[in-house]
Amino acid sequence: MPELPEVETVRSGLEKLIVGGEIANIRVPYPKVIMGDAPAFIQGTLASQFTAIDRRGKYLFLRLSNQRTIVSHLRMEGQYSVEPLDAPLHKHTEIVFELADGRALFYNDTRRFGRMTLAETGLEQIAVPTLAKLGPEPITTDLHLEYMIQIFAKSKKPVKSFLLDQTKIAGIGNIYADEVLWQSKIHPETPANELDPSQLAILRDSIISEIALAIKHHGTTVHSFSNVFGEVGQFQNQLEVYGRSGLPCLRCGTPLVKIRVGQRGTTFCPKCQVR
DNA sequence: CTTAAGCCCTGCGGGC
DNA sequence: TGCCCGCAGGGCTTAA
Repeated sequence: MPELPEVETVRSGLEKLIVGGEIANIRVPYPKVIMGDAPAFIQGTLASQFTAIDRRGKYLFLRLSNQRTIVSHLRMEGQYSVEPLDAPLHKHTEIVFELADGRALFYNDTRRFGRMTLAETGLEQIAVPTLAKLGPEPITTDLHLEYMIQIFAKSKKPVKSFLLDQTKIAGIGNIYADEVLWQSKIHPETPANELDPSQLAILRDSIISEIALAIKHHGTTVHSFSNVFGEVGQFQNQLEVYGRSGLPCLRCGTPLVKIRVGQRGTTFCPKCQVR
């Protein structure tokens, strides 16, 4: 499931492969992938070139030479692949951007949850209002401790759910939320406003370093995630709690426990992570 | 304003 | 072998 590190991995792959490519034709085997008017999307992208690929939180921005931007969210299992023009569609290929150089950019999505839409570059938040509400990126220069102290104090939500709220911090999903709470020795059901500044400092450091480390390892492959080159990530080998329910805690040996917090599967160590 | 629940989708694994 | 059911989950929508 693509979280920020996986989306960043896709971003850098697309940057290497398709920037400079010109969209000669578009096929849309699954029109629902396009939010809004599909014909307008096609008309607004045809004959333009990809000029850059950016990212904000879990959103991708495919910049076009006509001052428009394709805003793409992979949700659970969306992936891009670059194929020869005559390559057969995958079982779940939803849109094909045929390039003038004889290649094609496929967007494939097993669960069909992902969506894309066309926006005016610089005005993406009009097409996707959520973008205007996204919290800071989990990097040292954007995610300040003072900010965390301020926002955590205002919520009684379980800290696990709080971390998944993209309006508070952008880019964290279920896997990395469990990982950083384990690293910080914080129980996932602890109300956000019960964490003291020293705990928030530890949590902040953990979030920032974990996300950076996962990007360095090209993300986590749990189900189908792969980058544009069809390569899987490496970070799943370094996960310390996610998917390890029943296995011994890597710190204390206590079997890890899986519970549900805010409708989400949550794995933690009942001994290390105390409320 | 907040938080909670339902929904979208498909593949997979468990139970029988 | 095969069918059915429940689970997985990000974010949007609707409800409380």
